[in-house]
Amino acid sequence: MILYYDKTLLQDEVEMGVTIKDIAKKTGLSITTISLVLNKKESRISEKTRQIIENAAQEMHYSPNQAAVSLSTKKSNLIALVTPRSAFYFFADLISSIERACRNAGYGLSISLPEGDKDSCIEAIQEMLRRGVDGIIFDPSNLNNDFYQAYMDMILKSEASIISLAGVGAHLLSNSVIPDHKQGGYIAASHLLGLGHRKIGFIAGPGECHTVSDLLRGIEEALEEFHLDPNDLPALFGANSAAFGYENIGALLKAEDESRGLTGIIAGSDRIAAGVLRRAFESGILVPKQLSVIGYGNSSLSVEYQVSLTTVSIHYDRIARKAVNLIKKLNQNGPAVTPELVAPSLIIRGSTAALGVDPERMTNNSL
Amino acid sequence: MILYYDKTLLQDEVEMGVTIKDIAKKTGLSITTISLVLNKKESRISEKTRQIIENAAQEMHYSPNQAAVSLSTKKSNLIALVTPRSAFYFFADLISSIERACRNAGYGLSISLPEGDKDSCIEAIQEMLRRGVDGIIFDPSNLNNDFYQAYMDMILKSEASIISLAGVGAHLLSNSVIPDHKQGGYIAASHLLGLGHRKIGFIAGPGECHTVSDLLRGIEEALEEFHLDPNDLPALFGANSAAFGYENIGALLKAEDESRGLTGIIAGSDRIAAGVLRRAFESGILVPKQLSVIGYGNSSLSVEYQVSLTTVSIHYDRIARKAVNLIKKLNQNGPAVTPELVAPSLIIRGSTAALGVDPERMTNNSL
DNA sequence: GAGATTTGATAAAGCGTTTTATCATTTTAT
DNA sequence: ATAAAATGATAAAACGCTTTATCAAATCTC
Repeated sequence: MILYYDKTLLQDEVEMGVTIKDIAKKTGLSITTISLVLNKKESRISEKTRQIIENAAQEMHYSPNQAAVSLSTKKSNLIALVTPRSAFYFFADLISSIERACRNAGYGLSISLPEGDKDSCIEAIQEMLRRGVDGIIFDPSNLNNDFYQAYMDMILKSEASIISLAGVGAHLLSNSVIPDHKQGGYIAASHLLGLGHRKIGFIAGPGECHTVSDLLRGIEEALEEFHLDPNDLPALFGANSAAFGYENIGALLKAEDESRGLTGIIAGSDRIAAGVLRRAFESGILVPKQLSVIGYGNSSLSVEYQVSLTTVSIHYDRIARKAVNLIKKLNQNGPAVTPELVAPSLIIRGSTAALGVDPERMTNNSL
Repeated sequence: MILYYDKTLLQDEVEMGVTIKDIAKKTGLSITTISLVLNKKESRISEKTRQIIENAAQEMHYSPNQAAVSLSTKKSNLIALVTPRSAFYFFADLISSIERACRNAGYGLSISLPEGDKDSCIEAIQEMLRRGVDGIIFDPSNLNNDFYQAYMDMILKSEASIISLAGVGAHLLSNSVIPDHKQGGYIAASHLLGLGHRKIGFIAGPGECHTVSDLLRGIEEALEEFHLDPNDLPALFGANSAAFGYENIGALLKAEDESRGLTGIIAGSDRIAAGVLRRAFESGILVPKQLSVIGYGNSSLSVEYQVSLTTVSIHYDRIARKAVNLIKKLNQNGPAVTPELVAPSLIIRGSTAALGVDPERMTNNSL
């Protein structure tokens, strides 16, 4: 049995659009007074009228018309997140974090997922400005570096609070909250090196993305600390997807076959790591027994693969909080805040292990 | 070397808040005319002035203040998506689809991820109404059925275009676009049955969720068609997560040990399926050789697990398009549109196979 | 060529707030 | 008792746009 409800049945119950004016009429007071009370402005209003108004508002289910408020105050109480669609799945966690941060700070959240090209992103940001959002959180993470100029032009020309979740290229933007990817690379590599691995490979998204290049720099730094030659690092750049990892990790492993085999893989994202795990599984390579794999991002999916993934957390929750706070501050104090770097941290799970567990491999390695 | 940009450097280049009035001043025309032209209203405006205005607007980089437009027109050109946070990862695909549908239809998208309880959801919807969105797409999918009453009350009292992505419980809401989960269950079960499987298990999220109960009804229907007793279906209800699948699939398999083993598992979501795959992997059970697993949802992650997942697509893209269109229509023609059911379809990948591939298992089965 | 019609453009009101300046009315200080 | 200060509430302008009603001039109609 299906019950079919029709809105029109209750049409007369609809109570719509109660305005400040209606309250004024009902209470016999002026709209000024109503507004003052409802916004808790420090004004000399007697306790009695205050009560009257609050009660009336309650009863009448008043809720302010945001458009009017926005028009008047030039604040929308809305924050926009714009991030290329291609990054979306990777950043589902980011979005959830940002939504939560906005919610806690009293902001609404509007999102835009432009295609990954420069123009679409710029257009998306402008559309948000048009909508009058109070601030924009823009994540150019997986845009390549040539995006830089256009972005800078736009962001600098606008007086809006646009904050960036990346230092584009080698540049630190003034208003930004930046995950320290170099540090992330360093952490990942150090972890593997600390476990005794000496032959490590790197597989990641487009090499022109600063996220990837920062990661690489961090890895290289760690290698140097262990007196290894960064130039020997087998690295493969392509796309940020499980498919890319799946299809290409073989090449990486094979290319090294002639010397000694790789025992550790650093993936540029958890998704890529997922592909690597899958290929390893199909090829009969045991993780972490024969191969240690470390992901990047600590996406909530990283515990869902066949081996729970050791990875590096970017701390999206912190980033989100900081980003939202930054916007709040910018809108109060005016422009230009120094960029903030957020340090990532290592999350050890089941896809990495000390070198030497597997007897066969042991003989091949020096340590 | 780090370049550090400071907004204030270019502060004077900032061109802000060009209004219709500014254009009027510059062109010597009235704001009425400007508005008429810029909105392409059918009005008797000479081609000459039309050109003048359009050029001026272009030059001055005019873009309308949305708050003012909203206030005046009572349309915000914004659609809201509200879906419980708990459903978020599961529905990342939905969100992406809806964003695209909104974008294509000229709407912006605002999202709200309330906690999963009744009150938070209601509050979230009301907050969106307050914001004056043109329509709300609400996904109560994984809310349990007692949510029904409160939701109905609210939705019916409001004159807004709220559309629902689920028929709540056994009820079909008037304004809704509903994935046909019963059909989905039927498809999944039929697939396995068609492959020769006769001992099938079902593992899903909370049994009180209508998504789950619909799914179950579909499965039962398929079983009946194959002259199997639906009451024999081993089923396990819990949470919609990989962890739940991982931790509990063992019990499901073991419980059946004494008769003949299960050869097919229907998971209530791709995430649960992921957990099942992982446990199978760890237990040395080969998928699909020894066990066929079918997921639900066709999330974009379903190709990222160690075995690419056979699953049922809910066609979020279609649902999103229909939902957005519905809102558009509602805002033109007024209330009450009959609910639309969207049929899911089977996506065959690598986690299911015909029964009988594995010789050991074959002996255990009758077909 | 007078009245009717069409064409082109505008004035003004309205949307629902916020906010500043103003105005009474009390209260306090002297 | 009177000037000064504090208290309580308001009128009115502003925010930037849409839209209706109106007006003047040009074009038609017979």
